[in-house]
Amino acid sequence: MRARPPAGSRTELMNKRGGPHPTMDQVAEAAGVSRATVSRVINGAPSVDAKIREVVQRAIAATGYVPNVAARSLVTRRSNSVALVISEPDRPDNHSFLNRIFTDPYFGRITAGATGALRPHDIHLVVIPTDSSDHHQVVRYLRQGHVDGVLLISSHEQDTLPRQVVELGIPAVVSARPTSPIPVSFVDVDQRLGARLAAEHLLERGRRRLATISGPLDIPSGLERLDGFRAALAFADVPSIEGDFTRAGGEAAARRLLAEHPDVDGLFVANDLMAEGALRAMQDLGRRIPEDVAVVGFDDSSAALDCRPLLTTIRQPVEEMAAEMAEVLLAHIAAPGRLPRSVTFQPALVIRDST
Amino acid sequence: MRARPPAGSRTELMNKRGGPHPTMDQVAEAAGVSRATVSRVINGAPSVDAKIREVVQRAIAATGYVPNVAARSLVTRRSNSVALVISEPDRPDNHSFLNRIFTDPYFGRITAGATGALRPHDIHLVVIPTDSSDHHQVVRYLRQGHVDGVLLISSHEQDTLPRQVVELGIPAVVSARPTSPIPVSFVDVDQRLGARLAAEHLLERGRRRLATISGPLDIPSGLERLDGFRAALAFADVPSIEGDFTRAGGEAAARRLLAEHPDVDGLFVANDLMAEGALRAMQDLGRRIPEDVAVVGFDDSSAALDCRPLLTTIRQPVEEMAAEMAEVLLAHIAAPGRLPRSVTFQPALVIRDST
DNA sequence: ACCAGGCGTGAAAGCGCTCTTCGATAAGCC
DNA sequence: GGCTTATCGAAGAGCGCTTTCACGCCTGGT
Repeated sequence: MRARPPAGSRTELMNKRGGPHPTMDQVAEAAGVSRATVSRVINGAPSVDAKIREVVQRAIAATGYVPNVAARSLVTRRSNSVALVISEPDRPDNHSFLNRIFTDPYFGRITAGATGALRPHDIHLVVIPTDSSDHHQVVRYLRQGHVDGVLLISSHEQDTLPRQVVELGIPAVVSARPTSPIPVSFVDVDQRLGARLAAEHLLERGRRRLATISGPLDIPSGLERLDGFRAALAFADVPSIEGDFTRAGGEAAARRLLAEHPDVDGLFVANDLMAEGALRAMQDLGRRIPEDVAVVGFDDSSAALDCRPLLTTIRQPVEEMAAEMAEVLLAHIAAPGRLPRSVTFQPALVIRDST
Repeated sequence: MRARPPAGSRTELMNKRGGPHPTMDQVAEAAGVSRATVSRVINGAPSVDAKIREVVQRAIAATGYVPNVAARSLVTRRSNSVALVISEPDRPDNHSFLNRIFTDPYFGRITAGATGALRPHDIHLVVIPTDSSDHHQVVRYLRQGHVDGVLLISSHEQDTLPRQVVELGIPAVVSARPTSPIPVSFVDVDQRLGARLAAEHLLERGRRRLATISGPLDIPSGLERLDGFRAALAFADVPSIEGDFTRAGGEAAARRLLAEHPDVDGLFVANDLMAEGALRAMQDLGRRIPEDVAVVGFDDSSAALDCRPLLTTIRQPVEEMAAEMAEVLLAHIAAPGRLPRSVTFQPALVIRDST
């Protein structure tokens, strides 16, 4: 940008023929064909003579040619990468939301699932964490054409990002049903069903004094799990405490809960991480799990296996869901006109030792 | 690629003036200046008259112009993104190395640290997990000019990727001292010192029958921590078991260790995740921590706080290290000629309840 | 008043690629 | 055998941007 070296310096030397960045012209020359023919070979056009193709491929190997993606993108309008935008709500303690995001196994599973699905298509993931303070940066990034599409994760209720992204007209898939109806594809798990499975399981275990530690109620999944749990209990008066989906939050919530309702014998915790904390708190307070209190989590993340006793939980196939998001996104990219679709996964009860 | 729509179709319509993707020419026209001037305003060239600058900025806002990155990259040879390549060794159970990578808090911390450091520079991260089976894909990706530089993480001992990347001539920073001397910058923590701190602390606590669960010995950090621990004990005959840096691995290793050496009273575990598993196994086997066995971990990751008792550990400032890697990388990108440098961080003992 | 020297601006040349168009050559038909 | 009809390669026009180069204008010294 600044202080450009005079002509004849490094850059120019390197880029002349024979340098480390041969161009298509040089390949064409080496092969004795035109640039267009080289392009056709590279892009697998069927109408190239087999012998010529062979010659060109040899020339590519000999020169060590690699296409320049910027030049290609300029004309194809494709970047072969997609953004994974992780939109977190602002929290008072938000000084390190980066840390929170990247430390939560949920996001890890999302990343793994998406990467796995995209990899065979040779499409790469640009990870973009954001809170509402820099939505405009994200939007600018997307508008610049860096990516062909967007996987948008974890919007809290008032998150304006999904709408903004949709309005950009860039292909996008959201990780949950948007709270207000916007025309966008999404992949979700049936949160209410999951909560109901938890409730029914606890009842089946003979528990009658149920309670729940919910997720943040400004996050749809938090709200829906709570709502589903209550609905399954016919909206009986179930004690509930709002948590924040973190381990420490679950621990604190459990302490409060037991202080207010010491006789609880069945607990549904809206994610595994909080359940792990809750388990710990309850054990510290002398409760035996599951004898005194039966506990059901949600996610079936690795955290469920880190608990003692092993955590009964509601399985959510996060990796698969992320992979599905990626597939749907690819479909949208391939056929820009297509209407939004939604895919809903069914959760399943996984019984372990905490109930 | 195939079945191109006839001229006059969507794409053409959208790209004509007034469409959602105004070009610099349209801004120039709207502002009544030349394209060059618009470019200068956008890139903050100092030599533009204040009034003109103002007019241009208004025109940019009015048209909703956003530069096309592909076009810009084509001429600047800059992409404003860097790759975070996570190179994992092949393991027999490697069917889901993606999962392993993205579930390990270590990688999360790396990502958080790097993202945080890059963000103010408006540089984005492309996350590329790889095992040795697709090194060539990674190399191809890098050669295509997608990124300006590479952050390379977690190479096992025989990993050829660092050398390959260096030979590409693309700016790179590696996460640990390369096992064979190659001219590349790296950021590391003083592993041996960390292990020594652990050893000394255990001795100070009066423990004399020490043992260790090491990391994989084909990973430098695994080897160095073991070596440092032994060195601190003057190479006395310390029982050691090789682990795999996972929670389950730590658990298994601890069981074996106690079976062979039931009288161990001080244990150094080469990372927190394994320590968490080991703690659990030992407690299952009736050992009280720290009364019967004192345990020291390594990393000071979130796992250390998930243990009961809270884990004494060796703090490694992973986020800071990743941020430093990013900074060094940026320096290399800004000044391609500069010689490699290395930065070594000092670990610190964090005393909690397990010793 | 005249010219040298700057400074600010515009014109234009590419960056490396894709893809259409067009021409050449080979093959098929009456 | 002369014509039309496929087939395939070459030429060239951009994609949207940055940057050089040159020019016009204003200022100031003589």
